[in-house]
Amino acid sequence: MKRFVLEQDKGSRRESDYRIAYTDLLNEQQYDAVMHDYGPALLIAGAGTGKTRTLVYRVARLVEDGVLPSNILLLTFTRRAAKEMLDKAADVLDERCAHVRGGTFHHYCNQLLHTYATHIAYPPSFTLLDQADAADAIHYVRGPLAAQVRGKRFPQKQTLLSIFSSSVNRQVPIYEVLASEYPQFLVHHELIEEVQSRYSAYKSENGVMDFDDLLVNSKKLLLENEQIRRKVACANRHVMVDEYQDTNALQAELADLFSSEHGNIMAVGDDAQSIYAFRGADFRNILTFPDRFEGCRIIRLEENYRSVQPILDLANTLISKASKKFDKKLFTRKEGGDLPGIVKAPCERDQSRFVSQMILQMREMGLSLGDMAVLFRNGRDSYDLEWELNRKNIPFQKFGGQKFAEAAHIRDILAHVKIIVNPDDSISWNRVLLLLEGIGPKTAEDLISWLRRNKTRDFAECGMASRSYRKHLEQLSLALSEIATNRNQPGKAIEAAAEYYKPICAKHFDDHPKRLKDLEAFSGLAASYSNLDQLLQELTLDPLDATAVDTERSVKDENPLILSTIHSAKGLEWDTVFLIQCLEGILPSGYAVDDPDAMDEELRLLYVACTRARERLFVTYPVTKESSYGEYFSNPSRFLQGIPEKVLETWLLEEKPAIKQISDGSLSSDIQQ
DNA sequence: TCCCTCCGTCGGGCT
DNA sequence: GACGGAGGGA
Repeated sequence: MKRFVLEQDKGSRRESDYRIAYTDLLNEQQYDAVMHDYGPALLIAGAGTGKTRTLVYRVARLVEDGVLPSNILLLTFTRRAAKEMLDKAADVLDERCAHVRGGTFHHYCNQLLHTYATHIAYPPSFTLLDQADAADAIHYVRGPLAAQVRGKRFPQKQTLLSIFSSSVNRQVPIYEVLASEYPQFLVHHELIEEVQSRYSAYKSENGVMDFDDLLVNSKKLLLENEQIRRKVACANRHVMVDEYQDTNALQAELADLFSSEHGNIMAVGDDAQSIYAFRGADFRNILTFPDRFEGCRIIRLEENYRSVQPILDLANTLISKASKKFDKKLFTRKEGGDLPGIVKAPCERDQSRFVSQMILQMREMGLSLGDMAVLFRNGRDSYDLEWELNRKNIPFQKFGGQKFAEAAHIRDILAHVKIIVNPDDSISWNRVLLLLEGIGPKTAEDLISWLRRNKTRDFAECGMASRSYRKHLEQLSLALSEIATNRNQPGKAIEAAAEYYKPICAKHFDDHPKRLKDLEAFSGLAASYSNLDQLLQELTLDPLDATAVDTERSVKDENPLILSTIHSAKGLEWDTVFLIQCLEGILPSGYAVDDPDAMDEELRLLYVACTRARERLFVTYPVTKESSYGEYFSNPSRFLQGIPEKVLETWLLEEKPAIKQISDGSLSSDIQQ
């Protein structure tokens, strides 16, 4: 075979030929990155240095230069991030940019595998397991093995999943994961490996994949099928990987494969903002990127355009405490700005009162709720505040924490849908059958193996005619066929499932009125998808945040306040940021204290949180905490100690007297929330 | 075999 | 607060 390499007709292009005036809009380094053409490049972009802007203009520039949008691949950390960037690119240039392919590694791999599923011995209709589904499947195969263990603890389903995931994403054997992260389970390493191989067997027998399989199988597909690799890689003339510091070894290999024909890969990220080690990411990946590619160009963005200097001073102070040093100092030409405040509240209630009252005050001053955010380490750290915001009628949307599809009633409905899309999915069958009165684990198992043997989803002839649950099975069959006939009208399908599920829901949950409302919202939402398969895939890869599906959104025309975990706030920014629950044991997490690397990551989390703020930053913590044992004293995060007052200003909360004595002796109460 | 209750243990961030 | 294992009655 002969190959002819086509030259690019660039070079002759002059600045004035472009529709966009890149030189006026970008600083020197940003411009360099935007104009970078061929070969590998690494863009190190500190917090707020215009990384998104650079990517947006690079997409526009490539399109202006005649690269087909479908030949550009933009891998980002969330689907939302990709969509925002491509929309902006469409704004600055034209609609063509909206056709650039963008999404997460998992999305792209999912599409790839659905196209080429048969090459890895999967049906093209394979379904995805989200974290909870995967845990359920592990639970199922774990049972008989865990029973062999007497006395000593055997890891639980969720822990097993983390162990497997860690092994896959870091590309190290189970034994090593156990030795470094779960030494207490080292004694069981053979059994644990056995669980893993049974779990893998379960997945291929049932035609399902978990998140990690999407990556693993894509790698396998591309490595074992040279023709497919070439076809895929040829289509990726330019690959850009955002948040590269949070990719793991497997994702890095995939990125290399995706760009393996043209070799035009641009990695973008910031080692100081790496916060996904728990998912196998290693910030050293980004630092060694140039070593993997000869002639790699390195471009650094250092000037911050986001935050006022006092906020950057705090961020710089914090990151300098890391045990592994980052050669990084953020600076800005933005003038002025208030000192970030540290607010010590007597208890969590008072912390919530402070945050909500401050928010109301700022709203009265004309600031928009949508320009403020409250950040926290764990999804549950905002419960108390959410309660207070509801009480004060402050609309908010929460990112992170419980997802819509994780709620038990939604998972029940989804299980019915899953067995329509993939009749081999035993876990979903199990879930569906256990809902029926009179059916327990044993009966469900018998029924499922009967279904498998007879390759059907109809129970009419299963020989249960005399059993008490016969009636229930008949109703289930009816409901399933109703869902199946509406496979291409997900709205109707979900409605049918919900209709069938209503009495079950009422029996299982005390709070069924609220849950029934969720089901209504769900069918409305499902109507926007073209079929059930698509609905399931999108819902798994892009889980909806629980508050996004709130049926009773009160104020329509006002952007809500944002509550978010720090992890979910990655890449976003607001005028005002509150960072709550900055407590020892929470940030840093109690699990991290014995591990210097993990502690550094906690510190980077704090760094990420602080650098989200443009104008105002409040760090708050309560001095007492409630738990099941009662009230106890809590300590502020060790990261906040010893920071000079000129960098982080202390705020004191004072109670306004609730009742004032008026001269005539009558009482007037000053309403305090 | 199902289903309820009790009790000890563990607990997180995301696709 | 949720899960998993154990024990009891139906």
